[in-house]
Amino acid sequence: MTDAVKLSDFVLKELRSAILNGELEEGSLHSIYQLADRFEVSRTPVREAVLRLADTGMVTIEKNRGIRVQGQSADEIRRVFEMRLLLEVPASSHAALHLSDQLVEKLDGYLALMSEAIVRNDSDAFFRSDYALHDRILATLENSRLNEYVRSLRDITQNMGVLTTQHSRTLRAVGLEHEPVVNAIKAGDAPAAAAAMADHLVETGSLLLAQLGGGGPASSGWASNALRQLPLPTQR
Amino acid sequence: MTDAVKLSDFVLKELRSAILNGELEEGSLHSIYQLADRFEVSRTPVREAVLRLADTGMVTIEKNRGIRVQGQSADEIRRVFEMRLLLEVPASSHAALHLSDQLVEKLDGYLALMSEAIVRNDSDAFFRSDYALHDRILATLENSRLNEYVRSLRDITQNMGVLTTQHSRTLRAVGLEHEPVVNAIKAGDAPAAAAAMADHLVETGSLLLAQLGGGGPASSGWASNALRQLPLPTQR
DNA sequence: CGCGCATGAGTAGCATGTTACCTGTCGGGC
DNA sequence: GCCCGACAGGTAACATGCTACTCATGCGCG
Repeated sequence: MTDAVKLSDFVLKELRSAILNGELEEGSLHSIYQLADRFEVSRTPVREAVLRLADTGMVTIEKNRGIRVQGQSADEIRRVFEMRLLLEVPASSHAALHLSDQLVEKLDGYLALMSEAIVRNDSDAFFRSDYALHDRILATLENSRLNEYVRSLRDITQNMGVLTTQHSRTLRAVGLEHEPVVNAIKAGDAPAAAAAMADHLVETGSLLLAQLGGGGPASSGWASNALRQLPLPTQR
Repeated sequence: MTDAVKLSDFVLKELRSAILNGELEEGSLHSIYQLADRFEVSRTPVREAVLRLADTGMVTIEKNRGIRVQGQSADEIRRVFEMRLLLEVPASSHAALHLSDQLVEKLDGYLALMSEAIVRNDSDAFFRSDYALHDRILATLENSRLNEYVRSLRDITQNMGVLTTQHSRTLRAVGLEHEPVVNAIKAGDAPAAAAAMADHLVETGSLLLAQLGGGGPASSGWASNALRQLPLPTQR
């Protein structure tokens, strides 16, 4: 049964999906009671899930008032992608410096899966292989805490705009950005891997920001600049 | 009153202290009931605190068995300090590149407080200013998520060994490591700031690892090497 | 007609009851 | 003496009861 896992985990997942899908409108106020009814569980697991969501900043708890859904503000997206830059760019360098046949094989595999998904215009499969590719690169650092934290960062901005505007054009563009990353890693070129990953993340972040702001090119430019101002890591 | 804040937050803080102080022996098994008695609250806030601690990895929950206190393994310390390196080193670079009179003033202030604390051998005050100094450097990135996450990383390894073996010699050594960082930042020398911060973090991590392993020089050397293998960020 | 205050609905937080389940233990069969 | 299975204690997870608090509504008073 679905009840095999913990209810609070189930609710956590459902809640996050609901927020990202826009079912729970951004800025709206809800209560533990309502959400418990919605998911047909008692208030306890809902409360636990909400507390954990509050830790990640996706909602805020207003005492005796309710649960406020925190919309993806431009600033929040900047914060998330800044951290991803700080963590994933060095990870790419590290991957390039610690190659193994197995790693190359895996990366190529995910890249192939992404290509397939693009052809089929299967955004779901696309994001799964995208996810796996990033995860595998991070895994070369053999730091479970790092992997899990980046996972949580990805969850915050997951899909969001990109999934809703599933133009195959966008899918293709984002997908292509991964090739330079993998190629640089396979070549053992750490600086190139870092640069490629940085480009990819800045592009993705800018895309999200542009979609958020209504697509104004000015805001997109600002975002790109803000992200690029970071002291980007590179192998010394 | 102390009841002004949420009980679950209070319990979370107390639990973390108890674990770090060694009151709750590493590897030992406890139950929500016991802990609720210990803190004289009901099981609910204890459970919430335990769940949040489990998210950070300080404890693991064994269903129908109890709460296992996860001791600070060498690997966990490595993970934490790797992430701190990835985040705080670029932050130092950024601080050097975005100087302000106010920032310099603050950093000097914390440095002075640390010196005082060393003279008085007041490890508590020392760690407070240490904390504030790191926090201020990170704050230059104006990324609240980053600041909070590093805070949680610090909490995990907080003091631990260092506090227990409060040799003024150790205090002095650690304190002195901050001066090159601040000097490089004040000089606007980003690479130097990055290098100094990296040295500081590697030293601190190695110190913790050495104390953990019983002080064997071999393990300390391994730790230092493992941490130094990271692709350290530097301004490009 | 406008303003303040009582009031009631609704809420988070905390306490406590309930359930299913894991595990160590003890006693009987061999 | 040794193994195995029923049993009981203890537990996390979940459900529900309770309390203090917030705030919008509307009614009465000026």
